[in-house]
Amino acid sequence: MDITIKDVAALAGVSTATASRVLSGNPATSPGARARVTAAVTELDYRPNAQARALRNTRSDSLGLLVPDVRNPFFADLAHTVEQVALVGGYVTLLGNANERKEQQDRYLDTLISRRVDGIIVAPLGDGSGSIRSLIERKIPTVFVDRTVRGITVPSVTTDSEAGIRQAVEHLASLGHTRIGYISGPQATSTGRDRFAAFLAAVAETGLSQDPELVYFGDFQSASGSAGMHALLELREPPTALLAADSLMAVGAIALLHQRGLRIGTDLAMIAFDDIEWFALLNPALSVISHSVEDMGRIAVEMLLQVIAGDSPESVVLPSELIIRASSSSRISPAAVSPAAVSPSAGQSPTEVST
Amino acid sequence: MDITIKDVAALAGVSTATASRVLSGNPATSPGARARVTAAVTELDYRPNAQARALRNTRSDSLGLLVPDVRNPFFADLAHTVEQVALVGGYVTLLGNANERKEQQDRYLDTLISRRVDGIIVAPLGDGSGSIRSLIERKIPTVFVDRTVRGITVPSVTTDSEAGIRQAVEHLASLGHTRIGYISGPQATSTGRDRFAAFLAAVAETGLSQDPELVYFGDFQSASGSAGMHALLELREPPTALLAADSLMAVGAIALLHQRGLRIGTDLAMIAFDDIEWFALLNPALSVISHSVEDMGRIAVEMLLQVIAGDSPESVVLPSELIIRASSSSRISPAAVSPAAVSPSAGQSPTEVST
DNA sequence: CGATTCCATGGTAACGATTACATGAACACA
DNA sequence: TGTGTTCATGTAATCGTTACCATGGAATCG
Repeated sequence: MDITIKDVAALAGVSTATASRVLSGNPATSPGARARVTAAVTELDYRPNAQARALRNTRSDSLGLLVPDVRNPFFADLAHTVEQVALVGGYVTLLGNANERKEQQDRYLDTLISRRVDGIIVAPLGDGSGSIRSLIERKIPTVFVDRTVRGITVPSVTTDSEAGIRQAVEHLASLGHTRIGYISGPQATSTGRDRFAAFLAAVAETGLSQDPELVYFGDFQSASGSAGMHALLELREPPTALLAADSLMAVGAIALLHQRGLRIGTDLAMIAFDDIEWFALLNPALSVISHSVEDMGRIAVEMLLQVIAGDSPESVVLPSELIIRASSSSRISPAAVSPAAVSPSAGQSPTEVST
Repeated sequence: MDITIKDVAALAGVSTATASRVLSGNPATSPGARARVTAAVTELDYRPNAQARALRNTRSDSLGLLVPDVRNPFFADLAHTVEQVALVGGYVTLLGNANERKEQQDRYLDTLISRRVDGIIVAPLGDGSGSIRSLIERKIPTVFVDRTVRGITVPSVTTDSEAGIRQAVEHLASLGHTRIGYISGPQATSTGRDRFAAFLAAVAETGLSQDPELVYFGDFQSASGSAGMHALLELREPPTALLAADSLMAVGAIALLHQRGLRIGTDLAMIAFDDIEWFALLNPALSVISHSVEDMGRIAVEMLLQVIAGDSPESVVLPSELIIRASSSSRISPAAVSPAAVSPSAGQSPTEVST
């Protein structure tokens, strides 16, 4: 059925050893043999069996990438970058999707371990229990991206959320906002915790309201953004500005505002973490805290290759910065979020266009 | 270094054969052996080497999925669905990204063939040359999704673009539009061709302008949407409505309209192919031609499993339908797109918010 | 009680590729 | 001519797992 190196060797009239040598570029081969083997290879359209090769060698020339959610544009971009950089380095990328669920993360990690990938890049979720620990104990080259895990020290590439969040809070304060709502990521993830801590610190330093009711804990997915926005609007004193800890929750929040007939930028200032291409296309364009997903992906692969080579690279922390757009560019208007505007009587189709 | 079945067998005091039998659930094992082996497995945290297993068996329990662009939300969703459905069926998904480039598609196909995946789901690009042909000749179970390739007959799951596009054209015609611009996908892809053909047919039937200048040929990526929008606006008689053949080109077109200070729905009616969650969040919300990516992904996996099992499933064509939102809900206003509005004097920051 | 069946188990040969080692031819030099 | 060196090539072991076959002990039956 499958064409093996034996077939190639037979057709070329040499032994499998010689065929193998020609294929691997071993110099101990005669020009004649080289010619006949390469001819046989093209003639038969031979492709070496990667399984067998990986069994004999210890390497499989493949990397694993485990992301929490491929549908999150940030991780889709990350997957794209990682995959492209890895390809240049001669590695294939096996992409796994944890779906923000610990059990699926474990299942995929097991699979990746089973397939003996040469290294794994993972944006981990949960604590260090389960398969994450196996990974470390087996000394499988591992690099964390975007997130880290408490108590587990492996090289990582993360974002310094602190700077961007501070800029965002200060910016909102300078516009006159004193009550900033915050839709947080889950505290089971390092990004969720770090960004929340940065928010609390910035709010305290700037002297804004530290009302705990202004914080809603979501799960980084769209629906929780809607739920959070809903909860914040229901407060007796709703916030006049909103900070969302990731793009998907921002999308959810925006969807709810649309339903309610509230206008971003006018009724509620808004800033989201993660810069997504089309956030600039919203009307008004969305202010964001931006960090480079390309740098993150590229550095993660480079670091992993170093770990595979036996080095112990230092962890890298990338900067984040505020990009101000129309969604947070006008000064606060006192009547912006009035109880009236929040009433359920708001129409179904608020995006009516008039001339 | 690595823990093998020999270590497990030694610790359990049985032969590797017995250990293997216990692991594979072979009934010819004594309760005692079963107990000791499973104990040893957990004790050593043993994970079978998938390479060796795949070498011995013919199957690798993995599928390949090759998409043209992971950053395209449609294909990100597809990857997510395929991966989840495959996981339930006991398969891991190796995701490859052709980056809309034939050479990368070939490279990834070679890799997937080399790794002896049990089957491949591919949204192909280009003609049937290169590695696509190898795939067929080697009788590797293959299913096409979203796109097909001329002259190559493998089971496929595609969308009947025709119905949705006809609805869109008729809808625009009913609003009074006679000149509809069309930003087409590349004619090297089946979706590009089919949708274009459907557009031409619908326009002809409805008696609208068949001016060839109203058609711009893009490449399914964002930048070409901007270029196409630019070209169409520069016409002496610009269109009053626009149909974009995929979501990314729609994004590009919207970005250009923003730059120009033109308003969607008012200055130009717009409909895009592919329903993306946040298209509904644009202001005004974008009308779309929707087709189910979940159905497509699920059916593709189911079909591939049938092919692997030796069956020859019939190809499936999924329906598409128009979803009308604000971007195409108002009747045409004759002065909508005047040469003046297209002048380059339009400001930089059109999304200014005023109270 | 002897013969037959059953069943758990162990030994061993593959799967396809790589590589250390052995072999043998060709050539050079004394 | 004999010895040593170089170089291409073949032989065979090996990676970790599974499947076929043989074995031997227990159980069953006439």
